[in-house]
Amino acid sequence: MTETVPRPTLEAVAARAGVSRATVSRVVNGADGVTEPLAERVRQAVDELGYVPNRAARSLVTNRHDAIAVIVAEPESRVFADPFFARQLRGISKELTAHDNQLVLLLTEGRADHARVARYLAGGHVDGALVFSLHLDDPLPELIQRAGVPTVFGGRPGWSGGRDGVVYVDSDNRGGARDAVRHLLGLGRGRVAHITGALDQTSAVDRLDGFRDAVVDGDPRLVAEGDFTVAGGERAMRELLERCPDLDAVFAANDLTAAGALRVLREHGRRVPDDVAVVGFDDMLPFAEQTDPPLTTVRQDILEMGRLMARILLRGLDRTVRTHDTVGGDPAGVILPTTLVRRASA
Amino acid sequence: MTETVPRPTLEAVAARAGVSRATVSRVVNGADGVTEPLAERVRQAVDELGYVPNRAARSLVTNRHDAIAVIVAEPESRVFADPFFARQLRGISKELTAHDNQLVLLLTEGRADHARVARYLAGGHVDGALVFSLHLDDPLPELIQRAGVPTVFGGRPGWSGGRDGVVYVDSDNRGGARDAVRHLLGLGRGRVAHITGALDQTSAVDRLDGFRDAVVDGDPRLVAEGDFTVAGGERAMRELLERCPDLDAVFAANDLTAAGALRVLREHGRRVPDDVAVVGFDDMLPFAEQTDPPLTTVRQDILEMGRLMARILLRGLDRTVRTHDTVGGDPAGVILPTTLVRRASA
DNA sequence: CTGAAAGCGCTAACAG
DNA sequence: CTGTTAGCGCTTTCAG
Repeated sequence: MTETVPRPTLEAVAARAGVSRATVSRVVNGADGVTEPLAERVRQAVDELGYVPNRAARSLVTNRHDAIAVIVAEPESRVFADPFFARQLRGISKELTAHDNQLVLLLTEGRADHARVARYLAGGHVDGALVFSLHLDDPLPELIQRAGVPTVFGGRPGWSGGRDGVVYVDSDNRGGARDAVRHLLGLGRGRVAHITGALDQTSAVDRLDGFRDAVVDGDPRLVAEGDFTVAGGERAMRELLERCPDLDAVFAANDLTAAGALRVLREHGRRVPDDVAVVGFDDMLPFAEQTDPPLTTVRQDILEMGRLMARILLRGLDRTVRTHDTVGGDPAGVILPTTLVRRASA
Repeated sequence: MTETVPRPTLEAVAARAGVSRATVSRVVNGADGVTEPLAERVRQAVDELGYVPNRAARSLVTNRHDAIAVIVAEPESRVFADPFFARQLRGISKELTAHDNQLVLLLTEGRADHARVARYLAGGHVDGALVFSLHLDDPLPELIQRAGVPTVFGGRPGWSGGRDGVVYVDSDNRGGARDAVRHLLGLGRGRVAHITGALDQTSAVDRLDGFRDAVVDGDPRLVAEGDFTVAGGERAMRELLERCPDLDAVFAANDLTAAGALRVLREHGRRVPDDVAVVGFDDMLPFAEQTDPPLTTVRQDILEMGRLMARILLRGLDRTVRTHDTVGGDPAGVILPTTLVRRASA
């Protein structure tokens, strides 16, 4: 393999079709103003030669790259233990592919990489960026924002209280949490506890807020801090049981946490949902269906989140080109609805 | 943000440094043959202007893109439930970054995407490809191979019995399995069972082979088929216990499977390792440390695998440029060693 | 509606 | 050792 056969150029196609390069270019780019018979001849030549436009040459003149950077700023641990990120990525990939954009993946591990990313972005190698910033104190998002590249964030960035021009897509964590707790309340539960997620992430904070929306003036002892893991859920559940043996429901910040809670409840001989009702968050499949009992939980559409991030960014780019407006002019946050999925645990 | 300030060109740097474009180009590309004082002046100009080379322009003339495609052909399920892939990606990313190459991620979901990937590759937008083909019958690898793009595979591809020019990096699954089982044998266990992984993946097949290397002429009833999941491990363990109540050791195809086995053994009142010794595979952390008891397992260096894949590819590309040789000329498979990590379960 | 020509920013001979 | 020059393949005015 590989003696790298030189690929056909516009020139070649033009020659074959008996037209000029300009005409071929027009046809290839779907510009109108070419008579059908000619266009057809060109298309045929393209097919016969297997012509594929040279992106570099095109970029050079258009100053667009049709490439989007996806930046993941995580010390590995969470992002990847986490099937969510994968789904989101898939959603992003789908959308970018549909619009013929490349997905350039940038993984960072710490401050050392920040400079590199900033440089890369400033280098103008991509048309825009999609950024996952899971932690409240992550400095990267600010840097990126300053690099002047159109950007959409995944999840509400913690560092900007809705600052100008910060565009993000997120699930309705607060609303979902509220619904979950109200569901518990509607079941007649009067002592609803909450195990939080890692509170350095906005999603955890928002879910806690949602919990508080639903149980105003709740007993503060009914809230225990978790960290989105099974182990964290177990720990918190033990705490809660000790502090408030009379609790009759638990809203866990995610399904893993709920699974931990479930296990501890069983250990303590509490029956779910009879004695204690449990609701999770995420609807992480197949996991959520396989707990014992199957988990009632709040579903978020992760794939769609990714897709939407990409779509919003791409749309913003088009606008930029046409009107010299920026993505910043868009509505800041897009919040996707969640739905409560009832199973056996509550 | 964004009124897109035109970025400085070589020309600009040249003007500022009072030299020609060629000289700047030389300095920027680290070519030698520029006197130090001049070079220094150029570097300074570069800094002051914040010059970053325009990749498109460079590609156009060099016909290199400094971009590598990472192709993941998986229906999502496994790849991402799986922290491995993430680590490998990280390893790849590190290596590519170190050599200033872009990581272009291509996710595929089925036949529909194959054509797209093939077209993309044939389009010559990347210099090489890194491919994860986990299933024996995946047609994608062949397609890719045919696209004529230098490629390195992650994991032994099932479809090619060491066919010419197929370069891959893999862990020593067979050797690791053999070591694990020998360890069990060395502990004096005489009835060693094996729970396989999903046998449509070469890693599972290789581990099974390793098992058989160690226990020649073993009782076939001591092998049960799993699927790399906890649930699969539970199921298989139950089967084994029923078929061979006298077993005194289990080698599980991975840590998740081992965890499932552990749980079932406990259910059945078998003590680990006293009654039954258990060894896993992967050393998936922190998981493997947190089972009860902590798992003795075979460690593979996943990050290094990724890194090596990238390194081999990149090295091959250099060679291609210099000698018109291809990656295909390399030794076909690179196998990374595994190490047995002793914990409490065996 | 189509073609000719200029030029995007860079590298790589080739001269000097 | 440094500068001059000629494109790489494409889009895009501008004429015709």
